[in-house]
Amino acid sequence: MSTETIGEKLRHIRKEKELPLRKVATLLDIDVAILSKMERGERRITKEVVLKLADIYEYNADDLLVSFLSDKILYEIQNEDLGIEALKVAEERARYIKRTRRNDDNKT
Amino acid sequence: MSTETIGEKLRHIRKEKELPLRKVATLLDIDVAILSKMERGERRITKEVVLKLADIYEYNADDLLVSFLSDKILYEIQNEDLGIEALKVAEERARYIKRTRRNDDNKT
DNA sequence: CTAGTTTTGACATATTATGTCAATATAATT
DNA sequence: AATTATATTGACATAATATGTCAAAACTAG
Repeated sequence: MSTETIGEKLRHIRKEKELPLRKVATLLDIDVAILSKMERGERRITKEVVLKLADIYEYNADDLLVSFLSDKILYEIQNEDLGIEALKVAEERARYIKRTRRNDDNKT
Repeated sequence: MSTETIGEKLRHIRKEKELPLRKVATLLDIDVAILSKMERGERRITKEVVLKLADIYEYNADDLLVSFLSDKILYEIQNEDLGIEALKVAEERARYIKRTRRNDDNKT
């Protein structure tokens, strides 16, 4: 089960590929310090970086994106007792929005 | 089903109680402009304000908090295709974290 | 020890959030 | 219609947060 943060995951993948932070940072055209912090959760990772890394590592982009998004979601509910309840409600609402958007398309 | 945003919900409750924005803002000790924007989703609502409003409106605080949190969650996944998938993963991880936290307590 | 790599912290700058206010708009009352 | 109460909008200053850059310090491996 996915218990890692996106940062940890990216670090593991990088180690697998035996790529030094330094090189990857160069490929991304960002400072190595920032990438280091991103992997350790001290700096926010952007969607753009996630996609570029999927490309560099030849790793499934959707998988990384889900990890990236769930990280952001978890950040919002942190230590909230009602977090899980809120996630369920959010999912209901997300499905509703999705359906609605689809219908909106038909109207056009 | 809960399809409203926290702002819309708060507005409905306020209308039910027939309280003017002006009065509620005074009770909250915030500018009426801000409260207006909060109800219409133009300004972020804080947890603190949600709790105070639950008190003022004599409305179930947990219900409002869940609405508040799910709003924040939905904001993070906005138009993402993988949003619902991410929510599922986030829920798994939230449960895992919850379990882990409980075990940590025992260790102390 | 040395070289390569990573981490840390300080700093300047940029971006975003927040509170305050006044002008405008809307609605209700007389 | 004019007055009053209520709500919305936008501009602004300030505060808080995020971001990029850099160099020193800390690790790691040979």
